[in-house]
Amino acid sequence: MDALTINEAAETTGWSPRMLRYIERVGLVGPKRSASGYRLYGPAELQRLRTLRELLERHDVSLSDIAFELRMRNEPQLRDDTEAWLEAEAERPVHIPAADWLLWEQNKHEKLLALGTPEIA
Amino acid sequence: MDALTINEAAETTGWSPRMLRYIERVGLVGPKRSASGYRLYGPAELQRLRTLRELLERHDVSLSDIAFELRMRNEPQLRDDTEAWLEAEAERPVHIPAADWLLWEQNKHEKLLALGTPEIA
DNA sequence: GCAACCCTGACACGCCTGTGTCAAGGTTCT
DNA sequence: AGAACCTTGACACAGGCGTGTCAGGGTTGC
Repeated sequence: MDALTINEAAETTGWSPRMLRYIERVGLVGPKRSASGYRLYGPAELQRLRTLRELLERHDVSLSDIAFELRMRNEPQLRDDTEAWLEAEAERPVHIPAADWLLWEQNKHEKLLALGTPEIA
Repeated sequence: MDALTINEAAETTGWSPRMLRYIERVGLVGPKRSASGYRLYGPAELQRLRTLRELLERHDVSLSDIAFELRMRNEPQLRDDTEAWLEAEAERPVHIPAADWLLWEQNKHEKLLALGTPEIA
């Protein structure tokens, strides 16, 4: 039987047991429970916990950022409203922090290509 | 000429001047500047500020949530990594807070429909 | 039945977000 | 020139996030 208890899971994922409980609470990775209520982390959960860790570290993102992204998937109304707002922004981009200029440019080109370049100018 | 200074803009948008500066700092709505550095809010910015306000109120969302969403648009690598992570989640959804179940279900059906009928029109 | 584990709940603490307010100094308009 | 604006920078403070730790109480395995 391949399910680890919280301390074991903490060991192999690099998170503290405390954080595993927290991550569950914010809705990101929720393990099954044993009959008596013990958390049981299967291989899938362990993998997700490891990749989550990488995601956060690589991009300097917070758990609540990812939690929000999850909300965006579960609440269509929120997603639509948010995307509508951002869409309007896209037309005339606002002050972008210096370090992100390059990324922004990349992204713009990507978008243009994807759209079939309707505005080659 | 239809550009308002910060206090006037605050008046018509419902934000405080302080918050208009803050919103600019987090990269959400940045007005043009006069030669001497005064912020000048045009009709477009005013509209964006009002809709932003509505967006936050309607969905109990924070400025940093929206700021993150903006990052997702400007940093393809971040977007891809995040979406990959969420995608894996989608297969076996995790504990969803009670109140959101209905929305989740809606969303699922929406997706299925969208996938089955690639542009009815 | 006892050690070693698990659970939830709480206190604590530093950092970030959101917001007000004030100071020191430039700009605009009359 | 003086009132009424604007600018940036700082102090302040509540509330939330991320995290540790500890207490009181169940579960498991030998």
